[in-house]
Amino acid sequence: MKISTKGRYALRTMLDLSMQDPTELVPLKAIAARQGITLKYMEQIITPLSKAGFVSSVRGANGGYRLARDPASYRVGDILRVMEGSIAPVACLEASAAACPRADVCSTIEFWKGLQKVVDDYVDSKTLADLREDYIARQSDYSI
Amino acid sequence: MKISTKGRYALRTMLDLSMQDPTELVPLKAIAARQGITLKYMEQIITPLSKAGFVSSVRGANGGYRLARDPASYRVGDILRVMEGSIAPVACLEASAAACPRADVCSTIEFWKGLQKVVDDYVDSKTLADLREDYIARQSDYSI
DNA sequence: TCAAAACATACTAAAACTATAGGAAAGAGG
DNA sequence: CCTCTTTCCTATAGTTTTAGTATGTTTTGA
Repeated sequence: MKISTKGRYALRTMLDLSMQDPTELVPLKAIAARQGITLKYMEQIITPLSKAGFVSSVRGANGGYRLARDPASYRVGDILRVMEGSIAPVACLEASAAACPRADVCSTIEFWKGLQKVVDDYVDSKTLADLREDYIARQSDYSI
Repeated sequence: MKISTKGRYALRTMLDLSMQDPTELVPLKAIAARQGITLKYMEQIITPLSKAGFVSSVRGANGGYRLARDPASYRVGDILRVMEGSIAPVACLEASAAACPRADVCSTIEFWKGLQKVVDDYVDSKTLADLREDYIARQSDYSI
């Protein structure tokens, strides 16, 4: 019942980008340094985010990444789903899953559907802007 | 973000037991047959449940297992925690986890704490008796 | 004494996870 | 044109987890 490092790092990456000037390109090297993740691994994290259109990229010298949209328009759930493939708690609830032959007699399917719903509702209720505000508020508390 | 087969099978096992006469001993072989799981794997499922005191066992011929308490007294969350070790969505929130050195500067910890809470609240709000009733109601619907 | 059943421990094949490695392509600046 | 930076692409590899199998030992009722 764990979120993988890909999902966790991707969220930190997106949040890092949301802290930067949205008009400037941020090289991956800078994010990697701030987040304490190797550049090579960061490249693997950002690739699905880029392919999903969550960040836009510019190649070459002075290139980098920036958020494609306003932070408030990203649901955390969508970021996690891009990285994790699915956040369903059991395989039979995945969109791609073949219909389970035991579905009619399965004693637990309704319980798992309920779990999936509370997870989905939570991760889709939070946006990148929400996390950004929470974080900024928390950081300023520390500096008092 | 998946529950392992151990967790899923354990829940089905407990639910299976809750359908039986609570005064009778149920041999594992019978549960295995009903649930479509091999006896040898079932033994691995029931061991942690037995060690946790969730089922009581009697050895030897005519032996078997039965629930140790009333179905309403089992929270599904407790069953899952016994099997999964922890259902925290990220390792740093586990009770056994060492304090993360990045905790003060971690931008996402509050988000993960919130996710853990909605999951815990859900799995602890459901009891074996709840699932049993839901299942019985659903089965009778099918037979109409 | 036999058969059924719990209990114990070891093993293993496959998959997933967590990276690392080596380069190719694009573009800015000199 | 050359070099440096940066994105982009693909492969590989060590470790851990998962999901089971296998082989027994111990207990107990009949």
